[in-house]
Amino acid sequence: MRDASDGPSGDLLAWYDVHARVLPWRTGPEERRAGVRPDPYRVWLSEIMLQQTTVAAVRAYFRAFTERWPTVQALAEAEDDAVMAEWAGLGYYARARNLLKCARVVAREHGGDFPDTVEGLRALPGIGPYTAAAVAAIAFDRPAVVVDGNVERVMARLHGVETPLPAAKKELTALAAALTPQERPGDHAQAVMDLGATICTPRNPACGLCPWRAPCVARAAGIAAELPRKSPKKPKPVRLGIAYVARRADGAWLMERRPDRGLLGGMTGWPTSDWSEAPSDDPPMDADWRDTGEEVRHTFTHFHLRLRILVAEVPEGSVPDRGAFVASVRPSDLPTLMRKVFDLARSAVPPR
DNA sequence: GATCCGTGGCT
DNA sequence: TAGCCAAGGAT
Repeated sequence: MRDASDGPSGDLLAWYDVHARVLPWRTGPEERRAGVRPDPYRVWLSEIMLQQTTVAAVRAYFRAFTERWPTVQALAEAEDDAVMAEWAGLGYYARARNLLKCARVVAREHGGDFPDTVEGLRALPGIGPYTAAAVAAIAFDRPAVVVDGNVERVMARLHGVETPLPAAKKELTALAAALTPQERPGDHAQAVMDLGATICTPRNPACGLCPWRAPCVARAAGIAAELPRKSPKKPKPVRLGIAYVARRADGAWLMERRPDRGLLGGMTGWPTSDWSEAPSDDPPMDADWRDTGEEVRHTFTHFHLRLRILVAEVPEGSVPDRGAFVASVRPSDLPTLMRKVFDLARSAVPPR
C-alpha cells in the first residue's frame, strides 16, 4: 500500500513543502496543514488566466480582477465591456468571454458555488480537461489527474518518452495518473507544476536540484533538455491590413467593437480593413484619409500582421458608416495591437 | 487530429 | 533576429 509519504510522490511533496512558490492565488502547504481551504473562485480565476500565459503576466490582472470583483457573484453581475476592458492585454480573449459566461452559470445555476467534481467543472464554459482537473485537485483536494505542459515535460523526461507531442499526450497522461497520490492531491498537482516551472524547465533543466533526479530516465541518458520532442510547426504567413484612425474636431475618436467570434473577438479597437495578402481599402466613413507612412508589426499565434495606419480629421456632426465616436480612449482598455496603432496614430494627428 | 486564438520574455 | 515558449479550450 503506497501513500503520499513514500515513493516518488512522497519525494516530490517533501520538496514542495520546502520549495513551493508563494503565489497570490495559492494556499501554501503550511496553510493547508493549518486547515485553510482554498477559495474556489480564486483558484478558478487564476487557472483561466494562466492558460498559455506566464505567472509574471498574470499577477497584475489577478490582483485587478479580485479587487474589482471579489466573488463569483460580483463577477457575474459585471458588464461585458468592463470585463473585456479589464482583460485587455492578456490575450486569448475567448477566455474572458467564457469567464463571464461561466461566472453567470455558477451564480445562477449553482447558487454561487463551483461544482466540486471534475465532471461538474468540465461542463462549464472555458473549462477543459486541464482546468477541470486542476480546480478539482487544488480547490477541492480531489485526486484528479492534472496534465498541463509542465506535467507533460516532467513525465516525458522522468520516463524517457521520446514520442513527439501531441501524439504522446495519451501516454503521458497515463504516466501522470500512475503518480497521482490519494493523499494531498492538490499539493501534488501544484508540486509537479512548480517542478516544471523552476527545475525541470524547457531549457537548461537544473537536474542537480531535482527531487526526481535518481529515477529520471532522460537525465541518465543525457537527453533531458531534448524532451519532450515536438512535431515541427508550420511557418507563419504574413498578412497585410489597414487601420483607420479618425479624430473628430471635438477630440472624439472613431472606434469599433469587434464581433464576438474570431480574432480579438468582443474587443474594442480601430476600424480596419480585412487582413489578408491583398487587403481591400474599406474605410469606416467618407473622409480625407491620409497615409501616415507608419506601419504596425504584430505577431499573432499563426500569422504575422503588418498594419498600415491611415488617419483623418473629421468635423463635428460626422456620421460613420460603421463604429461609433467615443469621447476618450484608454489605451489600457485595448488589446495590444490596437495600443500600438494608437501610439503611432496619435502622433500623426496631434491635438489642436 | 488540425486549426484557430495573444502576448511578452528569453535565447 | 526569429523562433520558442508559458498552468489550454473550442470547433
